[in-house]
Amino acid sequence: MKSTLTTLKTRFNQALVAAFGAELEGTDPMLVPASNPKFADYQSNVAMSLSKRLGQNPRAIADQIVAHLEVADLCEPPTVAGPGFINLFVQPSYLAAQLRAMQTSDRLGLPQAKHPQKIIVDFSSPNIAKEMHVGHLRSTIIGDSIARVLEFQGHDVLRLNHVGDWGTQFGMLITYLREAYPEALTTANALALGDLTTFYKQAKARFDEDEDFRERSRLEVVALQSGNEDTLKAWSLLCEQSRIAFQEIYDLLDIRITERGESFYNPLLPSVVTDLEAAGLLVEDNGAKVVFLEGFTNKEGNPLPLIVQKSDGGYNYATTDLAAVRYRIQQDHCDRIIYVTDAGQANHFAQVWQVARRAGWVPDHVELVHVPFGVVQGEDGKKFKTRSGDTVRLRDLLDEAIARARADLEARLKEEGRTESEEFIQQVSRVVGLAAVKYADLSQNRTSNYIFSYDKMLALQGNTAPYMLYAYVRVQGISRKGGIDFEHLGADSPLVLEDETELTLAKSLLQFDEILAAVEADLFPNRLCQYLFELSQKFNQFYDRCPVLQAEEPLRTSRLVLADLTARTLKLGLSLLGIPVLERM
RNA sequence: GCUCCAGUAGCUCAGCUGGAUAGAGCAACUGCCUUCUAAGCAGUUGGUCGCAGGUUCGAGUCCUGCCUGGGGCGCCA
Repeated sequence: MKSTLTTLKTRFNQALVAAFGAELEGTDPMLVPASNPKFADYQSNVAMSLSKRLGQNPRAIADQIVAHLEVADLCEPPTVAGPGFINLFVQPSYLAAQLRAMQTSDRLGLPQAKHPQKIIVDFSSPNIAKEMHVGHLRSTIIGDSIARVLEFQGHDVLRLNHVGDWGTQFGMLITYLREAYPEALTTANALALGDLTTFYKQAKARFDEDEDFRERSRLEVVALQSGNEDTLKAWSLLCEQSRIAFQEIYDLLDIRITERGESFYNPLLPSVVTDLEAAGLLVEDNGAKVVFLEGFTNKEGNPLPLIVQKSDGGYNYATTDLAAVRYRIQQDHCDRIIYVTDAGQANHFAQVWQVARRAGWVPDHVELVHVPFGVVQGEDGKKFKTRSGDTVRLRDLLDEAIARARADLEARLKEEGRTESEEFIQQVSRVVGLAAVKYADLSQNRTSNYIFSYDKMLALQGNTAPYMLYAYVRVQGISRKGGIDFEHLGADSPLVLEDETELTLAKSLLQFDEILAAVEADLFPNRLCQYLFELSQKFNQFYDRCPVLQAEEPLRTSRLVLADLTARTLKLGLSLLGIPVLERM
């Protein structure tokens, strides 16, 4: 199924060449959905932009384009308005044909990527021996959604969990493990750390209070780096415990991710340094091996170094990230590497990538993308914390959302005199609660900070997950009431688009492809949210104005098709946000 | 000191390569359930787009300076 926008762009290009000659070949027709539906469905702003180049006034240019524009099969006759806007309304018959194509397609007529890429989405990335907390929420949810969109578009996506499973803190943790759980290293499956946060805090407390403990910790770091078997075993026990805890969260959120932690790159670190040296980039500075950066200065105004090997011979996260970039390009053969991390790491990535580029590791076709996001704040605008000032555990946050969704649901059931099974209540609370958390996060432009509010995300009205889930439920309600089998709706029955709300809904349904293309390119899931919210609004307007089951044929079947397409679009769109739908709620 | 991001309605936020009277949601107020779940729909009220210049036929959007908030800045990740 061909996108309307794509078709129109082609026609505009032909008209531009026909009107002004071959030198306008390839000119962007500046075709966008109209700023106001009263004016048009689509508008082209190209006439204004060509004014200077062609030395004519924009209205005259617009008139000439329109004279050469062949769109009679899709649109009403184009009109020129204002300073030179070319306005297009699509025809109901065209809409009907497109909807039909959508109806009979198993992916709603949405195109796959013409050139599928190998793409890594690096997201979530918690630290071993620490619990996932609110700081991991956005990366996990946004990264998953981006991966889902790219997968749906047909790209080969590798979801990578770059967990923090290496570093000096393991000396402390392993030392504490030996001290507090000595049996863990000798007895199989003897370890059950339970609360990892507590374990970490206790280890830290011991480290801070005891000089002898600190010394043993330092020795453990050396033992770990030199591959001491016993120490590695302790390390892997800690990793395994953490994995179990992480997996519970990922299961709850329905997120798939492949672990490839920092330790994976350990064997590659020495060659990072030697390669940089061979490339002539490496400089020794105060005993450390560094690459001086271009465009980054320190407090004195001198070039800032990127340290790739510390003066004690150890490596740091810049080295690991360099090794990762190189590996992902050379071994994974990636075309696009997407890092979903907080905005605070923007400098770090800019620095690492600069060095990788200067080392010649990044071919021109490879795109390195940082997908930054703002911090999660409480309703007071400060960093989101528990009442006692602790970091909010992700598990607690999700449980709280589910509990609140349940309280809402139970209050409603009581109010409406409904009785539902415990299983139903659990299922709905869980889906609504988690959907609310995900949607609230995804629906904001990720670059700004995010004020976390249970009350707002779980609100039963407005731009929230429950609103959209409810729109979907309404369609399923129609199908239940009328005993409708959406799979076998009369494909021969004509689509009738007469009511304003039917037309508006139809147009909205056909714009899904444009939104997906935008998200694929710009990696802003909030645009998908915005679209789904508007689609839901348009459906609710349609639902309010147009009776479906009571309508006469062929209107009845036509409206059923519209309802079904809306539901399928919502289901697919929400699934790309990592949100499942409900049949009833 | 340098640097990155943000500043749009009372609150939370959209605003896509600059384009027509700046949009939602919440909150407030008014209507609409004998009809597919009213978790809905229709409507009213509400904005010097941080400030000041500049570029442009046209600026919330681009440039410069300033103010405010948040982050980052050599051996943590």
